Amino acid sequence: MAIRETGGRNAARGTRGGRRPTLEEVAARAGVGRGTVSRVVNGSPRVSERTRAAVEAAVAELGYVPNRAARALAANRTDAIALVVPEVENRFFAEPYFSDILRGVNSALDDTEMQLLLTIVGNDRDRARLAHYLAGHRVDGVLVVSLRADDPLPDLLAELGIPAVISGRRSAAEPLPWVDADNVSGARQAVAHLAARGRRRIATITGGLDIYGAQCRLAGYRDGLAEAGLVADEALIAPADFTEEGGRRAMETLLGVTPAPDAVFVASDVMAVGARQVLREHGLRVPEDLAMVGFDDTSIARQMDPPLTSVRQPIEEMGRLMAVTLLSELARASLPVGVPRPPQPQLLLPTELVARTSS
Amino acid sequence: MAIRETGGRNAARGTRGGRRPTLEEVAARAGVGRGTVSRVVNGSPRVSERTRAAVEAAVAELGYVPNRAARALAANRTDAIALVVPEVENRFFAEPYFSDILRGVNSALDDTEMQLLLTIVGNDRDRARLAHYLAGHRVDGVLVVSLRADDPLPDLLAELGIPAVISGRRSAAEPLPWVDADNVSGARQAVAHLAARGRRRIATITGGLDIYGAQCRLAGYRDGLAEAGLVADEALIAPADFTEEGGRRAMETLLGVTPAPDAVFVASDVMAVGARQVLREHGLRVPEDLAMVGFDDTSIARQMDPPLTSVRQPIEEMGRLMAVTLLSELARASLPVGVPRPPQPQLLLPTELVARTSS
DNA sequence: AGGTACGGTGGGAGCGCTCCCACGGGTGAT
DNA sequence: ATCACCCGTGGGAGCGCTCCCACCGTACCT
Repeated sequence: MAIRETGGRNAARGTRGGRRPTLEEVAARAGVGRGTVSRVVNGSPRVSERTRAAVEAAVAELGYVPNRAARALAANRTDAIALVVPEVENRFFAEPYFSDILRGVNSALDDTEMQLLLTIVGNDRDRARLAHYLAGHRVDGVLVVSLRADDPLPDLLAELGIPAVISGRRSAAEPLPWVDADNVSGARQAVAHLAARGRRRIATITGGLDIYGAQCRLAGYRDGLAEAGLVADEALIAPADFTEEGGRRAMETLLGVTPAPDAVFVASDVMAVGARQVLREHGLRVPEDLAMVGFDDTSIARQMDPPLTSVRQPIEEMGRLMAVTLLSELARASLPVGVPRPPQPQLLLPTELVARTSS
Repeated sequence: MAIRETGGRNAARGTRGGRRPTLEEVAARAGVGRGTVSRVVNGSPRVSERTRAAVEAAVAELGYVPNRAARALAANRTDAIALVVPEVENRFFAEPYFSDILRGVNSALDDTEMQLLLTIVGNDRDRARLAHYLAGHRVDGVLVVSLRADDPLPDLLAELGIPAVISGRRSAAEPLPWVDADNVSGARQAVAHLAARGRRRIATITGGLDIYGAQCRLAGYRDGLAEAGLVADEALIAPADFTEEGGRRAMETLLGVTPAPDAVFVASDVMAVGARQVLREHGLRVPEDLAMVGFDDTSIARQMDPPLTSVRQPIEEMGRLMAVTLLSELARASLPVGVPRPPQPQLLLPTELVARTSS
């Protein structure tokens, strides 16, 4: 009686498109051991030049691509990082913000085997899923975009020992590694620009002051006034909340102040849209009656009538640097213990005023 | 002589945050075998209610989360899909398009263990990386956003046996499973709307006619004219290329036509921006002198002055359906051979006119 | 009573890799 | 010449899971 031909598991699994070569097969082809192939593939220096060449040839001939799952299982790492994006009310912050960050992160990851996972956190259910996700150690590290000051995420990450880098500080004493735009300088530039054009009653519409970035922009506004030798009038500071509607209300308030402002520095383009509408409703011309400068330099700024002068942040660069920073944190984490740790990487990036016709 | 205590590999690897429980440990805790725990975790029906409860209790007590890498290795699947986004010149198409698709895809994946991988393909280098990526079978399936007709990607996918779903057809006879907006109907609605407002000389600015969606919008324009009982004047059809600059040039052309058009259906909001600028330069009022309708209903439409009437596509829903379709394709692919295959899922989604003051 | 069927279960084998130990041969010091 | 050392290398063990086969008991047939 013949032994039944089972075909093995691979045949049963119906692997379409042909079987992929394994390390072992590459090793056989190159006439070396598994360990050696592994060393070559992972760029270890402990391989002779001759052997390396032979292995590389075999890899190329066979079209070998390492099996990520096997590697992850054996090495106890995932080669993946997560980008956590809070989905605030009005979609992602200013819309291009998100895609710019993404482009930056991707460009930094391009030369890596590192895989990016996108996690959009809208509601509590999403948060729970994220926690579960992290608990499963499905990523080696985390990038967090615009973290709220009261967010419990950092505690969770610390507990799980997962390295993280955030964009934007939560306070002046941010303990996590961060990358941030120089909001103070940006606001200062905006005010300096307005003052240089002869404006003397420069108002501001602020973002939600529970957000550190908004505080910085306000601080920069004050600095700018001081540097221009202008007196600060607290009545010219209208607090809002980064929304278009908030911008509307704040502008209405400012129009009631006497003497009237002749310029306004709005802490975000979105709020500037609301403010602009109010001015139009009141028959006020921009920039003749009131000069305007926004912040963020979103595509909205270019679309406005007149096009809005705005402070540009290097968002793509921020994304890139976040990723680079996380990568080096990860490399550090796998270093032997006892190696002296450098201080937390904290990067403050320059902002730039983009002058248009609104000022 | 005492045997040296090595501490094992785990200790050496410095697993921060404590070790995670394995299937085996859950099995021991629940007093069952490994196989049974696996069945419970994977929702197999072949488990008694009593046993299931016991296992679930053990899972909860231990906080067990399956190791994704181990699962992927053993089961020869990744539980991941890729979203391939071509990065066309002007960032991502219309910017919100991308994030809306993403939201939709994510919402469909929320109830799944499926992981989303983002692949932005800009240059040839990115393409090569994507090919290498797919060759490594690092995803179970692929979602492709706005595929060009001459893209070699589908061939590669077919060769590798990787299921795919695309957004937008490449031609009337798209062989791949697709999800698309009803461009014909949208354009027809736009024209009907203009006709209903008394416009009689309705022009159109088309997108690049090598793109099937642009062809559909033009076809819908013709249908709309016919249905309104208007004669089609070929001079009123100005071909462009979905860019702002193209919109400008096309509008210039149309302004030279006699008798002059009294309305224009622009096949994208981006082109409408260009067209609008030309009208302003010529001192023409919208909608008094010329009514305008755009397509895509991007945020640009709302920002325009006057706000642009535009045809909305259910982009988020398209993303959701793409993901759902791919998921069911994947489920089908793992079915035993010989099961009759239903026809390719092809979903045409309704479009909707959003009336604003430009028409 | 004996047989058959089947739902439920346990556990061996194996997925493809990394890690590490052991080993061989060359080199330089003694 | 002898020894110690180190570089380069091979291959065993094991990562945590899925798949499958064998097995057990119970229920239902004849």
